[in-house]
Amino acid sequence: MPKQRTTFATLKEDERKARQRVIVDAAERVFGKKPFEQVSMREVAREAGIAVSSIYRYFPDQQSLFVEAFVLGTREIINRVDQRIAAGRISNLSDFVLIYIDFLIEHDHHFRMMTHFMLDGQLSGPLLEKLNEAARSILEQFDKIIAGDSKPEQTRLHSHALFAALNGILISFRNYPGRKPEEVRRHMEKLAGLAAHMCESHLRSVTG
Amino acid sequence: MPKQRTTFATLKEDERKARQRVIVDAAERVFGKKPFEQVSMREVAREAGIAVSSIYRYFPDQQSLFVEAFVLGTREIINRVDQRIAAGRISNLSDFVLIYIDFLIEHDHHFRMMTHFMLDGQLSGPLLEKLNEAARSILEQFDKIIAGDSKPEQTRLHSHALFAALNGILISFRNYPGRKPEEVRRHMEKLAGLAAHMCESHLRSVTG
DNA sequence: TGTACATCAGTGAACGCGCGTTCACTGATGTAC
DNA sequence: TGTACATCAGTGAACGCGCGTTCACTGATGTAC
Repeated sequence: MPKQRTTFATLKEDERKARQRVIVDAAERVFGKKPFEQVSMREVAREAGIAVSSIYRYFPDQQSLFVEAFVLGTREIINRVDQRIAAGRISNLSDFVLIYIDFLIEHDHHFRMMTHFMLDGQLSGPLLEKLNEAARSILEQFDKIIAGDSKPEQTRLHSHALFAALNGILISFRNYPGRKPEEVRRHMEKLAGLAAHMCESHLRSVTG
Repeated sequence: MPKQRTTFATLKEDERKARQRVIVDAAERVFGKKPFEQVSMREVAREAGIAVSSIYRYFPDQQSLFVEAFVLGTREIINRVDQRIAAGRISNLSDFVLIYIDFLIEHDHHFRMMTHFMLDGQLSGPLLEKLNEAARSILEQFDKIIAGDSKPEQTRLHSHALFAALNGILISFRNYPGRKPEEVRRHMEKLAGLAAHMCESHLRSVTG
């Protein structure tokens, strides 16, 4: 009965995926509590309610687990933003930029992971490929948003610039001395708004 | 002879400073070889030609040493840029921005330290104060450059935006997949130029 | 000038810790006949 | 239906390593009388 066998096999495979997912979710929860560079396999295991060695049944090493968490998180951001775009809640660059900033302030650990992987640069081939694909899909979303306002040959450059500017804002002012979190957020939003505005008006001057 | 005593004392103090400096310089040299987060006290000691325990005669702990290295490095950047400004080699925002980018590409370890300290945020009081002062002096240089073109109340916001944008460019594209270092540099310079241009034209439109 | 004492830079060896990862094993479930 | 075997998720304990930091000590130099 080859047919049943494959059904069984896929069921098993699904279970395996589900268990992987449990581990990744646990990791994500721990990331919420402390800087992710300080999160150990033991803590993830404790949070997931399993033994440390069990994690290694599902991930070859720590880096793979963390990259997987990052990739899933990225996918989720992109989906959420896409939903808002589809719902017509994002009509211009400023809206988009605010959502990007707010999301990454809210999911701070995700931003930390992003900058960490951007800085790192000593990842093995397959993991690097996964990360690059995640980066590509973020940039594509920027492209899509900007494409409306610009000539095609201007799109990419401007989306790169905006992407970089937003990341820079998030990193440069996150520990703005003597400011409360709410003030920091407002400052970041203001700077992001300025960046979006500059980008838009520059595109207009170039395109039209 | 209290006078001679103080001379002696200051001489001793100077020697102490000089020895501190030897250690910091050694650290800086090691930073050139590998990501600074991976640099250990043992390596710094080896590079300086002394015992590990000797370092602790001059710095209470690793963080203090690293912060000192960062602060000195920052001071050097600022001085160099100031010199170029004084020599009339920087006449507009685009010039300035290129120098900033190039310097930090060249001194990659310094940029890494900067982002690391920006992300970290769990430093003890006095160290934090040192870092904040360094950050402040960088931002003041941005202010000075921008102040020429803008109304005073616009200066700070724009220098923050530009500072953030440049940092973001440096972090977001440093590992641009499949590009050679020279191509990465050109891309960064292009983006930085775009940022400077946007900033200038926006200032002009606001200032009138 | 000589002697006893204080200071302090410098040191090698050790401490203690936490980490990522591996290993040998258990026990439950599924399979073959 | 019962029995022998294979598979594999899950585990606790251990391995090995590198790290920041401390400690007890040495030896050179300066100081007091």
